[in-house]
This record gives sequence, C-alpha cells and structure tokens, in this order.
Amino acid sequence: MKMEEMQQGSQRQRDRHQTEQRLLKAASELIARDGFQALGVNALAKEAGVDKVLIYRYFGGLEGLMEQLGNQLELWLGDGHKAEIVEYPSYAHFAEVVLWRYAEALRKSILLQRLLAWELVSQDPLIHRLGIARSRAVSQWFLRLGSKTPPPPAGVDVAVLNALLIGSVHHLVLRATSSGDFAGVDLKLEAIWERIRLELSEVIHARLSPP
Amino acid sequence: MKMEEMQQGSQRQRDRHQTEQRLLKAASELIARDGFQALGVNALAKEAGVDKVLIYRYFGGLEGLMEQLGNQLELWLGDGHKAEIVEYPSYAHFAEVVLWRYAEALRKSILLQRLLAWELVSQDPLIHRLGIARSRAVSQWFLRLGSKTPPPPAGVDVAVLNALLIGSVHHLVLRATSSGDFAGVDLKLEAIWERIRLELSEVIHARLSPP
DNA sequence: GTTGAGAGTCACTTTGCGGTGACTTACTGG
DNA sequence: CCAGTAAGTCACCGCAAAGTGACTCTCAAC
Repeated sequence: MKMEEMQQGSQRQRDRHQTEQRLLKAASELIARDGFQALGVNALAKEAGVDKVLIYRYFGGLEGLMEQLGNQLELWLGDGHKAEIVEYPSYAHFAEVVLWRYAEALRKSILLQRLLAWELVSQDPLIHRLGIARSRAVSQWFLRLGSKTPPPPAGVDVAVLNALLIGSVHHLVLRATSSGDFAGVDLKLEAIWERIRLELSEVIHARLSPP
Repeated sequence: MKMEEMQQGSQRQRDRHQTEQRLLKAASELIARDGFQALGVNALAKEAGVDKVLIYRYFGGLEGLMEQLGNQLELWLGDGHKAEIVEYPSYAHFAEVVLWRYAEALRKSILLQRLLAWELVSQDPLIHRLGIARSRAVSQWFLRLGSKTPPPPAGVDVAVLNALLIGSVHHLVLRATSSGDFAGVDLKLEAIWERIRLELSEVIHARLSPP
C-alpha cells in the first residue's frame, strides 16, 4: 500500500510540499477574492484548510509566504510572456500592440490588480519590495517585446507619454474591478473596452507617428 | 463671567459643537497622514484628544462621522471652485486648462487622494457612496467651468478620451504620494510635472484640435 | 437652592487578531 | 523493533480593537 493512497482520517496527509502549495494557492485566492486587507494568518489558514501554525513553520510567517508568492510574479502576468517577438513597422505600432497586450493581461490577472491597488495605500515595506519586483518584471517584458523595433521619433517625451498611457490603463482596469465605472464611462461593458483600445491607438499614433 | 472663558481644568470645555469640529478635523488629519486603514474609534479619539464615546453620541459611530465629513467634500477640492468661468477659444484649450487645474488641486489635497486610493481597495458601501458623491462634485465642477466652451470636434470619442486623461492624472498623482515613481519616471521632481503638463497638452491638442 | 439635562470620564465586556508551547500521530533510518 | 524526526492538532497567551453602562461634573431653568 503506497503512502499517497492511505488517508488515515484522524490526521491530515502529512505532505509538507502539498501543504505549502495549498497555502500559496489559498493566499492567491484570498487576495484575489477579498484583497490584501483580508490576508491574515487566521483567514489564510481557514481558506487553506490547514492549521495556522504551519504558516510559521514553513514560511516563517506571512511575510515569508508573501515573498515566496512574489517570486512567482511573472507568472501573474499570465501567458503574456509567451508572446513572440515580432518586427514592427514603427515605434507607434509597437507601442500600440504592446500596451494593449499589457492591458488585456492586467485585466485577466486580478491578483496583479490587487497588488497594484494595494501599492497605492500600503506603507508596508514588503509591499513596496513586491512593487519593485513587479515593476522590473513588467519593464523587462516590455523590453523583450520591443527588442526589434524602430526608435521613437525625436522631440517627443516618450518616457512621460509612456507613463501617461500606462497610468491610464492601470487606472481604468483598477476602477473596472472596484467600482465598475469611471468618469461616466461604464467599464463593465466589453464594447467600452473596444472603444478604449481604439482611442488609445489614436492617441499613440497622433503623438508618435511622424507627421 | 462668560461660559466660553472659563476653563475648569478638571473636565473638558463642555462645548459640543467644538468637540464635533475637533473630531471632524482629527479625522481629516488622520486620514491624510496615515490613510483610511488607520481610521478607528480609538485612534481617532486619541488624535482629537477626546473620549471615544462621544463619537457614538454625536455621530452614531464612525460611519455617521464619515458621512458628515463627506458632506464637506467639495471643500476638499480646495479653492478650485472659486475659479472664474472664462470663454475658451476651443474645446482643446478648455480641456487642457481644466484638466491641469484638476491635477493641481488633486496634488494638493492629500485627503482626496486617500479617498481615491481607498475606493480602489475597499468594498465598504460607505466608501462607495462617498465615491459617488465625489464623482458628482467633480463632474459638476467640470461642467460649470465648461459652460461657455465650444463643442468638441466630431468623430472623436470624447468620453473615452476624457476617461483616459483623467485616469492617467489620477494614477500619476496617486503614485507620486505612495511610491514616488511610476514607469521609470521620478514623480517627486517638480520638473517632471512640468513635462507631464506639456505632454498632456500635446496629447489633447493632437486629438482635439481640428486638423 | 434644587433639579434635570447634557458634556465629559472611566471601567468594563466582548471579540478577533497574531503568535506560541505542548501535545499526538505517523513515517523512517538504523 | 525502536527511537528520532517531522507533520499536524489543540489550547492557550497577550493585545488591541469596537462598543457600552454607569458614573461625575457643570450649567441653566425654575
């Protein structure tokens, strides 16, 4: 009789690795469902169906668990990193495609959204570190996708324009899952997101296409 | 001897109105300094130098106090509502000026920033209601300032463009006070904000000025 | 003066949190 | 077969939170 098959019933299954994975998964789900505010040892242990003492034994506390969760950060972006690198006819085309890829990945990853939102309110140094890791992962993703692209036109403040564009995407996505609307626009409708995509494209080409 | 002048020392000053104002002011300062997470009856009472039972007696609890604080919401926007209504040569000029006014008012009002950020993470219906009141106040402010302005050019998705622009302003201001940087841009520098203003202006005119 | 109402004070209960010590159970290496 | 180690369970501690009851003090109306 193999060990994996027996289930004594009186106690849990005695598999450290599986318990760790349970905890990490439960943490993800808890954050995605209720946000970082709800992440406590008691709630997490209950969500995972595991005793809370194991959080301390295996991870040294919530901080350690979060740190380990953060290591899977690039995984939070979903399959976006599988995107192939193509050659774009212009920087504007590149920006348009990559920005929209990012927007779609962000919309799908509630976990990443929760982290972005929490970065705006928390002063916890751990969250700050997670934010730095997130930022680095994202910009590397951008860099990789843009490795074969023409340079942007001169005379345009590309850094600031990028910040504006990414900022608007962040804010709209975050408002979509929090209140569902923003500035009179109903972000729950899929048709609106198509209009957002179009308008982003217009803005990018209006600013970045050579006149 | 007037009642207002005596100060017995053994007990507080026996002035209900002043105590209420103390509490409201303390709540503002507490939120501005430490955020909504730090807003509890104990912390608030300590900040105001007042017994916490008075929060329940005078406001019926934190919710009531917050509600009353929310009524002063348009006051949070600072002296922005004192701005005179002028006639703009074009919709683009109007958008440029008003958007930047809003950005500057928002940068100055940490209280409003805290509310905006908290709306993104909280599921509290009270915060949701506050957000609706805030949104209404802001859009009325926009409407008032734009009462004498030419219509926007046809063929442009003005609603979505506005959401994008306001969203980017929101996000950059919020990141400025939380982490201080965004997308590789150092939001602590005043020079950067000048570049942001310029780039916003460029985007607005590129999209809204008739070609 | 007396008294009643309202402002302020204090002690208390309850509840949920993070965190820990001591225990039981099961597997493993010798 | 036995002993040690590791997984899991349980009860508990200290603490800070929200909220409440009962008290004192002060003034004003009569």
